[in-house]
Amino acid sequence: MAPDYRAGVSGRDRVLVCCRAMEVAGGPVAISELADLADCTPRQIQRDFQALGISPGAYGRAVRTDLARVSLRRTTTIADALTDAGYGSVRSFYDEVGRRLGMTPSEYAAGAPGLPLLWATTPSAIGVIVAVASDRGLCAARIGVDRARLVDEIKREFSAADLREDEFAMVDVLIALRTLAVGHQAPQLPLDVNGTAFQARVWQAIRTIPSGQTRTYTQIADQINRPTSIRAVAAACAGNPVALAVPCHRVIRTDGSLAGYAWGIEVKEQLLTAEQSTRLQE
DNA sequence: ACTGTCTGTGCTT
DNA sequence: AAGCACAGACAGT
Repeated sequence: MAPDYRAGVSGRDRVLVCCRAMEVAGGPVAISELADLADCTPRQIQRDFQALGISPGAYGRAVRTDLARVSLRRTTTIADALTDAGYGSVRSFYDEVGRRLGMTPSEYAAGAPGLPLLWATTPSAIGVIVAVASDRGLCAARIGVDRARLVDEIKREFSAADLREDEFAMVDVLIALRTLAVGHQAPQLPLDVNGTAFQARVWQAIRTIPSGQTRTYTQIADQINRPTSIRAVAAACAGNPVALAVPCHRVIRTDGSLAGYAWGIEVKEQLLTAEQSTRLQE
């Protein structure tokens, strides 16, 4: 079933309007103002948020505390874990994880025994997004239609981990993902992903594709000095655990067709269209 | 099912 | 006391 993001003004749209307003304002915005912005009654705003398990005020406070935290320490422990270092860092992190845990990345990914992980969901322009993060960075980001189903998925995938829902701690991640979902640029999220060394190289190469641009599978293969591994590049895209954060939707076929997307070809198309129109407006 | 109105509670000033 | 956020109940479409 395709997401019905075009079917009139939904609660999801209103929530997005309100979230953006509070992100711009840097804190809570009066419900009456939010109601004006979303063109509905204050009670409706409250109900839309209620459906997500957070109140408008609580979201606004989360935005504010997060901004305060970011400004207090320019680089967070998560942020300097991987972001500023680029590919070498991703690879060395992958190597380090492999040594420290003494298990293969796939085993590590299949259950993440005992690892404390936070998760949260958010509505977005392309559907519900679920995000999972360790203290090092984003472990998973999935796009779907049914929130409960996404939550079940990540609970199965990280079955042995110590999972805890915490939208407050995740608010900066959620903001970044929602921003990416509407085709705008967002700060690079620190990642805590596990894959083979080859996958790590592909994912890092993909992260360098600017918003509003695309690359072909062949170009990515060339970029990582594996010009014949085009199919393996495509497979690595398909295995991308962190939608949007690793923008594999920007990788297409040489003939310009979109090929596939793990979370739906329509989502891929919508993302590329949104990013290109954002690009043109600048 | 979704929405608006009314209403009560609790918190802050 | 007054204003606000929040949410339950009820009715209209």
